[in-house]
Amino acid sequence: MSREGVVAVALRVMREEGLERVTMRRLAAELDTGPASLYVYVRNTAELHGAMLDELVAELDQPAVQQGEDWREQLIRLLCSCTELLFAYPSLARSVLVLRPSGPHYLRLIDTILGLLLAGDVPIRQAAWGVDMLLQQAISMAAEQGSRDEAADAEGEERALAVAVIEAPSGTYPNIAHVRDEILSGDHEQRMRWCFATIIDGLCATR
Amino acid sequence: MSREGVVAVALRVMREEGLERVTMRRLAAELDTGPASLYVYVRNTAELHGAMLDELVAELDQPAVQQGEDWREQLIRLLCSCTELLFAYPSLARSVLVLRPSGPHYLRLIDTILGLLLAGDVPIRQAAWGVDMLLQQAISMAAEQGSRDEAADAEGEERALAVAVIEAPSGTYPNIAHVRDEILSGDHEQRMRWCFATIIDGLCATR
DNA sequence: CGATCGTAGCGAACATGTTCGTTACTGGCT
DNA sequence: AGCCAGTAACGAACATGTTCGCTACGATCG
Repeated sequence: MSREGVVAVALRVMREEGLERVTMRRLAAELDTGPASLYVYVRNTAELHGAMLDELVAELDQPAVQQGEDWREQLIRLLCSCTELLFAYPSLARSVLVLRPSGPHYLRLIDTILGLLLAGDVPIRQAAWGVDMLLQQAISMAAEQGSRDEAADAEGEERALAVAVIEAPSGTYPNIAHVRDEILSGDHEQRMRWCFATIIDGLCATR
Repeated sequence: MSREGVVAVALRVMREEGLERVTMRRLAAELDTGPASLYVYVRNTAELHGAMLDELVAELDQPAVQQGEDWREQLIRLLCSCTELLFAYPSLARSVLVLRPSGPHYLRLIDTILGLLLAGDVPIRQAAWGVDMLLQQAISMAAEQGSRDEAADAEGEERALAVAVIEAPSGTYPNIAHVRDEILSGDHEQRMRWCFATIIDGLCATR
């Protein structure tokens, strides 16, 4: 019984039954103990989720920076694979969104992204500040897109914005009405790549 | 007793004692009833928070798009005021981060931002997709920065990343070590403006 | 060798979000 | 008038996260 053990059980339960079933009591039962015992290894649920993410990120293969290849394409590929990794567990993405993960594998990810940006001659400060934006964007996209096809009970919740946008009267919200067709266009693959590319463009732009 | 009434009480309690105190039971007690009664007007806590945000956004003054003025500066100012509005209630920002707000005032905000982007000749699709990024960024910055000086109990939680970054051994994470000084530099005012400017640059970039 | 202290471990408890089943009431339909 | 359907309202209940206080034990120090 250790922190690693708790996280491992948590991951297993999540893979089998979803994050919703990963409760302290459930984990405790799985480990033949009471809920309070888990707090020795994990400060709270948020930290547990962070640890779970870190373990997931570990499975991500991060190819070493290839000097010859196009760094932009490499970076976008990496970010896309992050997002897709979280697509399978949208509720974990939502949970991690309000976190600032700091596990070793997550740090490795940050380091790799930084390396790619620096390889692209992005100025140091812009690179440093940009990593956060890129990762936040990746997690955020997983949280949004993934929850779309998740549990049927939440279908009307986040889609409320989409509905509101579609029904927005052109008198009150002229601009929304004007872009109505564009705002919901594109599949997530396209939007994902576009979002990352946009931020990277912004980071490269010499203002 | 109505939805507006519930939201009003919730806002008052939040202003006086913080969002943590805004519990269903507390609101119910404030309205001399039981917790279950609130669910007639509000689907769940998330929706309540969304409604609270919408009310806050209503207080934001959104100047009509001034054709003559610099649209970029106007847009950045607007986004900054959004972020600062949420600075006072970081936990609300965190809660809203996983939401897709869709209240009337929030739609108005979206419409205004869209107007500014279109006024800047940003292509329609880029504008439509960009609004989300900008608002997500605004809320996210409030959630992160604001929680820094919030309740003292959470001090070590989100700062864990900062600590990890500072202590990152340069052997394992060379790039992090390389940008260490830059990654924590700048006050939130600077970073805020920089983030928005970066995204806008990306939206303008003709790729 | 003995005392002390920090920590694992745990049972019970508390506050919270949410749901269920039930009651009262009000509007409209026959 | 009589009936019905939808809704406000609510009390009780359940599952959850988290904390408190207690026990046991092992290491560390006098």
